[in-house]
Amino acid sequence: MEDIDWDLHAVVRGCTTSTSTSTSTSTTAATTINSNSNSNRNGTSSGYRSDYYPQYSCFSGFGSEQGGHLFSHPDPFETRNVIGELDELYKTFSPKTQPLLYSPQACTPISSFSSFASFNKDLQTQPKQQQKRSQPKQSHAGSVTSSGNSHTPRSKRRKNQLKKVCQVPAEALSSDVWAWRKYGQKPIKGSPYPRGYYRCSSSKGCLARKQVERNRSDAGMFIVTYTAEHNHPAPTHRNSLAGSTRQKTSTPQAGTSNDSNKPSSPPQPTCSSPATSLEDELLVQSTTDTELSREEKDITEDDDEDEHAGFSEMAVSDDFFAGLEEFVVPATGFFPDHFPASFGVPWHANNNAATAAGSI
DNA sequence: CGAATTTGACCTGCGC
DNA sequence: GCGCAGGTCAAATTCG
Repeated sequence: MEDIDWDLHAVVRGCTTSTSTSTSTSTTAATTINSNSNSNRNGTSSGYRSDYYPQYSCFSGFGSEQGGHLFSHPDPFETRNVIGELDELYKTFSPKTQPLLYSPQACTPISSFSSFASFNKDLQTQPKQQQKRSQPKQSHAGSVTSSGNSHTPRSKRRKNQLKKVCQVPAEALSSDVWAWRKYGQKPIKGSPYPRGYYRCSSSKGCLARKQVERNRSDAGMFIVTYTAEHNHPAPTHRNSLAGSTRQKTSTPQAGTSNDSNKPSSPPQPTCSSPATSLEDELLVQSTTDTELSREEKDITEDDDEDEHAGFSEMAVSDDFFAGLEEFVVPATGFFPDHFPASFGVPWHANNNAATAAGSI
C-alpha cells in the first residue's frame, strides 16, 4: 500500500507531463542499445522487423557508442541526416535486411542516449525515494532466480543485452504480431507510468522480451524496448499461438465515459492480443493517473519532458522482422487487417490495468 | 483445467 | 562498500 503513495505522485507527474508536451514525439527513431551477449542464436532467422511497424520508423544501431553518436544530433527534427546515418547503421547491424521502411518525416530521432536505462536515469533527477523493500529475504524465490533461467545469469543482463528501443503510438502496440505474455510490472522511478515486462509466449524457448512503458512526455506514445530476439518464426496470426491472451477489458469499468469513444472494441478474438492488453494497461493507468492528478499538475517536473520527449528510438534487428513480411503494411496502411480491433482498443476499459496501477 | 495476469519478493547491476 | 533501481521469478488469482 505504501507504494500507492509513490504511484500517486508519479501519476500526478505523469499527468502533467503528458498534457504539457505531447507534441515533440510523434516520430520514431530507433537505437540499438548495447549488444553482445544477447540470446540470439541465429542472428539471422528472426528479429525485429522494421516493416512491422510501418508507422513508426525503425532504426538500429549498435552499442551505445555508435548509437550514441547517432542520436546526438542537436536538432531533433533534423531527421534526414540522422536518418541517413541510422540507415547506415542499420545496414551495418543487419546487412541482409531490407531497406528501412521508415520515412524521414515519420522518424525523428531526438535525443541521444546510449542506453535506455541510462536515459531514464538521467531524466530522473528527483531525490531518491526510500524503498520499503528491506524485508527479510525469504529463501523462497530468491535463489530460485538463477534457477529459473539458469542459462542467463542475471548478471549480464543489463550490460550485454541487446536492446532495441522504440517509441510507438498506442495503436502500434496492438499491432504486434508476436504473442507476449506479461511476467512483471514495475513502477519506474521518475516515471508516472509503470513498466510492463513481457516475454514471448509463442515459443517457450524464445528469449525475446519486451518492455512497455508509457512515454512520460507523450502519453499517447509508448516506449517499447525489445530484448533478445525471437528464435522462431512470427506467428501468422497474432494470436494464433497465444490466442488465449486474456482480455479483461470488459467488466463494468464502463463507468468511464471514455468507453463511449472507443468503438467498444469488437471482441475479435484474433485482434485481442497481448499487445493490446498491455497497451490497455498502460493506457488505463495513465488515464487513471491523469484523472487523479489533474489537480497537481504543477508538481511536475517538466524539465525532462522536453528532453526526452523527442527520443523515440527504435532499433530493430532484421531478424525480428523475418517472417513478418506478411505484416508489412504500406506506410499508409498501418495495420494489417488482422488488427482492426486494436484501434478500438479500450484505452480505459481495462480496469485491471487500472487496478494494477492503482495498487502498485 | 489450463493459461494468462497480478503481485510481492529476491537478485544483480550500477551509481555514489 | 552501500543503497537504489531495474529486472525476473513464481505463487496466487482470475478468466475462458
